[in-house]
Amino acid sequence: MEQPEAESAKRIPKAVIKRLSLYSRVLQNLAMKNVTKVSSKELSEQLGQNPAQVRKDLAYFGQFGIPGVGYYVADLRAQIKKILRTDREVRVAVVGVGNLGQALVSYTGFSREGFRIVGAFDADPEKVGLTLRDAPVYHIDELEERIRQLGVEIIVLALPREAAQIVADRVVQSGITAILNFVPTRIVVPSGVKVHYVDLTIEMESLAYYLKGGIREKT
Amino acid sequence: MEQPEAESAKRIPKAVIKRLSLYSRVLQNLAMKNVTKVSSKELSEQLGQNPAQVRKDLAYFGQFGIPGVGYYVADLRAQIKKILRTDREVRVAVVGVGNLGQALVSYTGFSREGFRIVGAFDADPEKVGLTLRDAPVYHIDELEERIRQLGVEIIVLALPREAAQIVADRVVQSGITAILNFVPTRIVVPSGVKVHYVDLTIEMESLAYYLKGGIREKT
DNA sequence: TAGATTGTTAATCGATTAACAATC
DNA sequence: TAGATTGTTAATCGATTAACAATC
Repeated sequence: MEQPEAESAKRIPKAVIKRLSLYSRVLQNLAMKNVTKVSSKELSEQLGQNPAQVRKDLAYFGQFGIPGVGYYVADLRAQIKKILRTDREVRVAVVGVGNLGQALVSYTGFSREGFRIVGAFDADPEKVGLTLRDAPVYHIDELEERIRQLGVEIIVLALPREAAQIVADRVVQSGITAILNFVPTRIVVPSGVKVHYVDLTIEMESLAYYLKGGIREKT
Repeated sequence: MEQPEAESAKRIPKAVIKRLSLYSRVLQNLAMKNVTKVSSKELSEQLGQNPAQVRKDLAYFGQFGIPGVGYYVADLRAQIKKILRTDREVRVAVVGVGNLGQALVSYTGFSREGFRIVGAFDADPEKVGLTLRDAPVYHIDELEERIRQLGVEIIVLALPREAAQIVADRVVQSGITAILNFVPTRIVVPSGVKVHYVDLTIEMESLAYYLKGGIREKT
């Protein structure tokens, strides 16, 4: 069941990639405050992490710092963006224009980081033809065609559970290799295709577990 | 910076709790198919995991299976729900009624698992007074008061970055011990308060990294 | 009983942290 | 130069997997 990493991803743990993205955000904040240099210690403090981890994470990709000095904020951020391949516009489409899908199309956090939602898809004729924040809603029948035409690279799934696997198959057929899945079901994809799961129910339910203490005190 | 676990949470890894929630979902699906018994092997296959892990996860909390037989689906699910404290209605409120906040208030996945969104908060007078899927939108000034009145246990944050820490402080002051944070910033809370981060931008950005292979082939 | 599967201990694997020589 | 901080190797820690006696 293990999904072997794409050849290019090789031996780098997923957690490292996520932290890289986190570093990038912190560096952006520092840049806005006109901070030009930062040490791994300072960077790690902002994130509640270990300075060695910051250095080790970066070491996977090269040498970006200067011993005795630290890292140049703007430079390091540019390098990380390049590694993450977000030093350019990345084209995204959302499948499923329910509450969640609509919110994702309109989510400003994505555009702020250089992602561009170029379209959305739905089966509901009432929704087809709408424009959500610059993104036209196409009929799901046009999925393959539009993905190619619009140069979509990442697909966001926000549709009913029953449709998830069928749509995933079609999307993969169209050449998509990266899927952000908000549907609370496992989807099966060929190796080489990367799926990130965002499972809202599980996040919520696992929080409930930690209520224990608090609640018990009340009773 | 480490947030020490609440005493009751003790030594159980967060990953175990999340998997428990996953098991619960699979068991629900099995129950709907009228399956009454399941082995750790079958359960693990549904999730692409190791059967030993399923047994070990459950062993943190007791003995739920019968050697030579497996687990009774309905019984195990009930037990897990009890452990997770979702064998009852859990009251939730959302702070921030933008696109994302609205979508979260309306998200059917939450109610399906027994979470009840009892209210929402916003600073925008245009939004105050609305009712989103049974949930009234209150003014943010009423936050403390309403949390107590409505018996809110979990707070979902979906507001602008600048307001996140201030609202988190107020929410904690009101006795909340569990926060689901969609705002892309770290928030600082006293130990004993649990925060789960759902960082959409990081999920998206880390996906972009894996485009490498796919894209490179095209060029 | 024989076969199957649990609960649990031991072995393995991987990720995080500490330590330090290299170097600005 | 002396002080600081990197990049990297070694040590530690924790989580996953394998193995197997206990038991239905």
